Amino acid sequence: MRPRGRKKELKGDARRRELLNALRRLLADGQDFGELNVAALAKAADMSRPTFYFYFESKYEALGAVVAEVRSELIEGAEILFSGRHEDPFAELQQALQGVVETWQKEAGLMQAFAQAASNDPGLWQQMESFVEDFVEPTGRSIVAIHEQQGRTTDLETARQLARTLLWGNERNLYRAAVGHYSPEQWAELLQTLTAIWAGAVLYQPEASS
Amino acid sequence: MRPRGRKKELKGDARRRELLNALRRLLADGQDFGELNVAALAKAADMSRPTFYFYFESKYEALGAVVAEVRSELIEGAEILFSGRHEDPFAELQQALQGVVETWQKEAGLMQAFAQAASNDPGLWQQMESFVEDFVEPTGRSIVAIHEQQGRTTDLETARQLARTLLWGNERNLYRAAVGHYSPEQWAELLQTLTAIWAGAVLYQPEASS
DNA sequence: CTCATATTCGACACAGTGTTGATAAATTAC
DNA sequence: GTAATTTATCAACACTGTGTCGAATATGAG
Repeated sequence: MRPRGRKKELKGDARRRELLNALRRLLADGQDFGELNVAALAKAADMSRPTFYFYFESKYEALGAVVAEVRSELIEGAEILFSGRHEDPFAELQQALQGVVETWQKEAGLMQAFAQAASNDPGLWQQMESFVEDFVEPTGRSIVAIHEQQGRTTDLETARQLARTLLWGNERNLYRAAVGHYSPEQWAELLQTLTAIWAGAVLYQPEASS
Repeated sequence: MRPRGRKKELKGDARRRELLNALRRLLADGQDFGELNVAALAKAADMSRPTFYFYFESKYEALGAVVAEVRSELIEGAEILFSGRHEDPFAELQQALQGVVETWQKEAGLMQAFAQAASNDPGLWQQMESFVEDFVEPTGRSIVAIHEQQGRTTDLETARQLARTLLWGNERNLYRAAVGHYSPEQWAELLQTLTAIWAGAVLYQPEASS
């Protein structure tokens, strides 16, 4: 009665993909995730509504799957730029932030949907937390390293906390930019402001007390 | 056929209050706004569901009305502290941020609901934008004033943009704190980190270039 | 070809929204 | 005070969207 082995790729994997692609496409086209319902999503992938539920629990799970797909790609973008030898920390900071800003600019629909839906679905919120947390560790290390180069000593946990707070601050501002359909100039301006904030927090602090 | 004038206060104003109070109470008790439906809200105020619709368009409008009520109180808390003569800017900054953090701590349920619901309802999002914008102007002015005291010149629009970005960063971090049911120690830690970020952005910047 | 498993979808039950229209309660005019 | 008028209430309805069930169909291994 054991299930007999399966060799060839199931058709279902392809159908699942179609669903994810359809969702990505809809979001890229500016579809608001809150207004998107399962019927429309299923239709966009040429299937009936119940069939959607064969593949996913809910539209939130589907969105989570899309985000998981692009996750690595997004993280690499910023992480690499942060692992230099910190000869010119300001320039590196700006480069790293530019990477993040460009990602949001390019994937505005997806990122906006993710951030928006995360406040409605506990699973997605958790995913967002862990997504940000992926950046916290390397960023925290970089902060410690930069401070060492400046002759200061910073505790890694403190650096992590600073990184976390800055990263969530980024998130909200980038979300606003996406929602507000920023022009390229406005995106650039935001990048500049974020860079100033990060630089102030990471590079220009006086000696720690207490 | 013109409506004849009305002198005495309508009963309706009182009923409306009851609804707002009920909503505030529910949120203070930790009720999740997303899970709250109109039936439950109406019941909490001892009326039927259709009666709720006599007073409000939707639960979002009701939440907006609650927020509008506390708005002035919230803004004063931080604004006053920001209008000093900037003899000790760091201390003022910390005081102002402490005020904001305490507000969120005290009204965590309401603030969390507001931030969460704002991503679902365009009207509330607009209200949130304008809420933050109320802080942008005085904060921007303070930044300019502080910089003057430091012998630097900063353009007001640049200062506003910096203030806006920092404020939205606050918002997201405070929201996270509310969602995560931070302990008093964690709130204090967050306050410290936010203060470091604001200080770095406002007080410790090198001369502007560009 | 046969059969177990994978996939599809019509039809259903349910939860929540927002409106309507008939009624009751409060307020005002005289 | 009471008739006229406006304000407030809610049962009942129509509608939108969710999630499930079960019967029918497709697929691939042997």
